[in-house]
Amino acid sequence: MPDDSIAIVARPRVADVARLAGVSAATVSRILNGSEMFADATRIRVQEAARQLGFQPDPAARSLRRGQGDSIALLVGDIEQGVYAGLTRHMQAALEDMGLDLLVYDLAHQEARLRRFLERAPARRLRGIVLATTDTLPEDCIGLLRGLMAQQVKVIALRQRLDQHGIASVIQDEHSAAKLATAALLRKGRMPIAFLGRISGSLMGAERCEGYRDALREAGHAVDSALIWDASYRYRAGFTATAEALQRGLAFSAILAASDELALGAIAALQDAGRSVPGDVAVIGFGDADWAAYQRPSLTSLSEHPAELSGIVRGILEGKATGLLHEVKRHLVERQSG
Amino acid sequence: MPDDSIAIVARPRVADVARLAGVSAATVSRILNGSEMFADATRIRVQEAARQLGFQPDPAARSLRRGQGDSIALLVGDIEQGVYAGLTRHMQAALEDMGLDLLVYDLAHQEARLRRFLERAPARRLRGIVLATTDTLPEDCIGLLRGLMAQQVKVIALRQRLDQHGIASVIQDEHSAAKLATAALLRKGRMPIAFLGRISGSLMGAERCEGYRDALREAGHAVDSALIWDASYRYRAGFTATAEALQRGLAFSAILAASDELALGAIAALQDAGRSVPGDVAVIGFGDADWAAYQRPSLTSLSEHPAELSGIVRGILEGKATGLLHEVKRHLVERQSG
DNA sequence: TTGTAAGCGTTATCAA
DNA sequence: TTGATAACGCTTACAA
Repeated sequence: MPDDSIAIVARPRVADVARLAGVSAATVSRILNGSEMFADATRIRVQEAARQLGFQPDPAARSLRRGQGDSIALLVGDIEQGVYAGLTRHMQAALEDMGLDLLVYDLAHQEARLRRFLERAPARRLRGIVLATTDTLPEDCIGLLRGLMAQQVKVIALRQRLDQHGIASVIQDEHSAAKLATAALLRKGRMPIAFLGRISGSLMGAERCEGYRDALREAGHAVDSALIWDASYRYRAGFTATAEALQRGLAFSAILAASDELALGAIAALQDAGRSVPGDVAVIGFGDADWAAYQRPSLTSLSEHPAELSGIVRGILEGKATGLLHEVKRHLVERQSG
Repeated sequence: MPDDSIAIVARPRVADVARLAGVSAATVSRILNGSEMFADATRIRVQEAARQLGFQPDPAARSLRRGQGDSIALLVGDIEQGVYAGLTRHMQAALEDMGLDLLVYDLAHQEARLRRFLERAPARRLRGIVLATTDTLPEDCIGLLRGLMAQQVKVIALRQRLDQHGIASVIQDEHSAAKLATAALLRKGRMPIAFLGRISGSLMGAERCEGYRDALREAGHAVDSALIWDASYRYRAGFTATAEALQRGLAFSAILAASDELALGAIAALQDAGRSVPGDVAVIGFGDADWAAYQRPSLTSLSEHPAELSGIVRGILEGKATGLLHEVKRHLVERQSG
């Protein structure tokens, strides 16, 4: 029979370690924080005592005294979108390496949630804030971010350019990626090509749309505004926009969708209407979701680089990466759909 | 030209509020923490002063003094699985209502990551830990969890039964859900039916498999172990297991998959082999992923209840829900695939 | 190279 | 009903 009683064991403090090692608390603190100027004998005695007691410094006490904590807040546009979930995973791994905690905050694409977070943020002694959303920010939120920077909080924008506001930004090259995909479709003789994605309310979306337009123009084609469908992120939006276009009798032989979710919705609408993919209509998405390869037809998509983005964020937090703007290149992952 | 200078404004402390209201710091603290026994005039003066200064208590100082913080850690099996992302979103909403912070920790299905977290957890002054994974836990981790409970940390298991260890558990009825789905397939004349899912290493998987077996037995069918495919969670596993089964020439007219991801992989393998879904083979998944309705064929799946689960967790944290085991019912969401 | 003591901001105890 | 004071655990000036 297992022993079900649990002793409440008081956690060791610096004082306990100090007593065991026969030194003062100050010495323990200094040695455990990596101070070099100590006799080897002392250092070893302290480290051994800490190990033996299983001492772990109390983060609350430490951050109260130091005036700064050990956590980074990651604000994501929508944790249920694969892109943000992947980013969360990679950011967590990168920060863990640095000994930092990750506080994930799901914005659910709501301005009110961002504002709420930013209002409560100053009290939290955050080391940094990584804002990962493509939604355009209201002025007051940018002001709050700058206010936090003034309190020594490192602010980094991910997937959105805020460098014009003095905020370090890490982005992927949406414009050239969209151009790349559009050109690939044109090379395969696809025309007309529709653009499906969020344009208003997302700087990134607008950039993608611009890449699409530029590719068409450079190939000598006119841009037909009836083939530019402004839709939000999720499956339903892709489905609805495509279904409506079909109902209106619009002609197109390819769709460039601004996310894999939108692309999936679009493909469903096409198939429901009896159009084959990629036979009648080719479809390309953005984000290279992990399910893209297991769709039938499998989904051609523009690559996403969460590991690289996280690495750059890490560099900025460590003070190694300089400069306000960092860009990662996307490439085309070709599969069946386009 | 906008003013780019940022003033470093010191955040107000209780002392500042006290000075402005003409009372002591202790009074401010008590009133702001909801103490009733004060003259209305004082209360109003203090609240007004706090509002005016935009006072927000420092969580580090507070948790140092109180011995307990305001955050809950949510440990998820894999943040990139839709089920856990959805759970994260709902948990965050529920905890926010309670004024608690959410610390998300992605286990990536690795025991080492869980152990690492649990070892560092005691120092963090967590209010609670919600462990959301179906992976079976090693003994030492359960010991660590019980040790945390002894330190007044509320521990709640989600999607896994740990009530036999005295840990409050919130689960969905996997056994009857699997039985329900299997019975539905049988009613439609589907036989033989294969089971695809993680069995070893997941108590939940084993329960689902048992539900499948029971449904077959109750209908008077023998259980063919060659049709039980032990595979992990992701798309690839579903694809591979199904492709191998087809290659071996196994006969089956339906697959009950333990997750929507596995189901998608299975459908891809079936279609690649020229089998139609649901014509030749019906497929049912678990989790009712948001993309399930936008697949073609759209995916029949067993419902998932993140909002209800989060609500129960909230109840437990608030001390309203009693009992060690809480169960939410799943139902069958019927679509094209099965 | 090491120790003493002060202080981070809050809340709880005790006294009035 | 309110105030003074100590204490939470740690780090860092200042002293030695």
